[in-house]
Amino acid sequence: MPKPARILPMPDPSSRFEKVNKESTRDKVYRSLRNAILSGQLHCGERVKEIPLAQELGVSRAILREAMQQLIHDGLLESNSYRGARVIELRPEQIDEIIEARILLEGRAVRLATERIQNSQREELQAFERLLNKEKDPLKAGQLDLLLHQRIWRISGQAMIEKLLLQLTSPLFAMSLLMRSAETRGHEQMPALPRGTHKRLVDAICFGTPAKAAQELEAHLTENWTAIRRRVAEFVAREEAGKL
Amino acid sequence: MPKPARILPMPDPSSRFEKVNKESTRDKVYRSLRNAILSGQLHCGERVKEIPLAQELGVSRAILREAMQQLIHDGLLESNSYRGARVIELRPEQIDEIIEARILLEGRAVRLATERIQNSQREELQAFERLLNKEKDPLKAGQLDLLLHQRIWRISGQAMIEKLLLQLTSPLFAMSLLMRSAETRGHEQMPALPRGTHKRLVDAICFGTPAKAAQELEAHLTENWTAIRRRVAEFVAREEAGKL
DNA sequence: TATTGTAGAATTGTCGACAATCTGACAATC
DNA sequence: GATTGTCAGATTGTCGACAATTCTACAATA
Repeated sequence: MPKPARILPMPDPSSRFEKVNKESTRDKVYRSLRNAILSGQLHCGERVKEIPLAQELGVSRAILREAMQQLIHDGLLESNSYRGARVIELRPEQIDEIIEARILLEGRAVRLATERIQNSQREELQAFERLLNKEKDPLKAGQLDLLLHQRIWRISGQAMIEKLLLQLTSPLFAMSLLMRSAETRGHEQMPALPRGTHKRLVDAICFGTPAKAAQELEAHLTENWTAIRRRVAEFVAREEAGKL
Repeated sequence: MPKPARILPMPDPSSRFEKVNKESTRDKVYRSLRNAILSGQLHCGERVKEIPLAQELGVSRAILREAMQQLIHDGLLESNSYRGARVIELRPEQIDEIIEARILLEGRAVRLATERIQNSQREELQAFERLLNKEKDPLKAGQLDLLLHQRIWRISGQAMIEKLLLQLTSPLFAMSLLMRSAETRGHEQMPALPRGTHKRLVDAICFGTPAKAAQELEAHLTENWTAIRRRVAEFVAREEAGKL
């Protein structure tokens, strides 16, 4: 593997020691900014100015720029020369595109995971699912959901698909959280994420067939994202109306 | 769309004017390095030192580092802190992983392309295919092949899938070219790329059904890459033997 | 009044220098 | 002789300053 870098550090059973990778300042800044976007603290369309941000983070602009470069590549920021960077604004059609690609890739991943899963991983997935089911805070639930999916990708053993999925979900996750934060800023209530599909997906991976698992995944993703997609569409429409 | 950036500039019929994006030094450096890797001038596993390279390119290290950051994200370079960056070395299993993901994504792309293709695009694809068929130089043929595929992705209208495929093919393309350049450095002849499948793929997209096109794509990719995969395996085995 | 030209401020692009870390060779120790 | 400590040389990580470009507001012009 060409260094499964920047993929979440999960225990690697093939070595008796954990890796001792000191995290560079750039990577810390990268994670910090990524979290800020994914938790809605840097909101949708917001301009990102280098000097104030570098000061706030306590690093030089050079480092910040390198981190921003990665975020641009992730698709979380967009920039024009001499005109600054902004947090992306997703349009509803893009959500469809992303979900479609995600169903393709993650469908393959869950099929493989169902074939390759070990007993210890079965227990881990189920424990995760129980944890997620008990979580009331929708923000934390969203983060747990992402982590659960990442475990599944890792179990599939396909590093390349894992990498692509990780990239694919960044903007999606941002969008879902932005919607939630928009809601708390004075719009009506966000419908709660449907939770039941998680258990069915995990059960299918642990004890079902690959085909069954892929089917559950598609149902799970479709159900989860239909609501958010509609919400985004309404949100965008309202914004447009406000401007005119 | 959040700026289809860094994707090859193709004409955009929705505007009467071409975009007037001045290319930043960073992007020039990025393209230059990318070409150097993809054409085998920076070869497999080679260490990339910042100071000499920056001098050779005539830019400062800060700029070079930002460009390298993107290449690391592309998966063409890998770096460890304070230990420098190297051009990636692919292992045969990775080629399988990449091809598998590519068949998933590009399969969807050609289905969509078959449904959405316009007459002018049909002519363009066929012209491209004829050009590719006449090209004798395997290096140029490889580049034309990549360009042809990129046109197809663009026709599919799925920006996200296009972006993922572009990323996916970088290391693949590098690998195929590295194999070719290794051959010219004293190994036996590389078997020529099979060409016939291109015409069948293009014809299927232009005049066939989505299912037929997807089937042709899978055949095309499998046929093209089986040879290269085997060659990589032999190459790696020889390297290992040489070290022991 | 609507359009165009023109400073100045604000912001990003670029650079060279210094600090932190790694590498490899050689000496010290057992 | 093999292992461990230590020191230079090389390379990367980080920073602050300067140059280039864009933006904003206001004046000039018709």
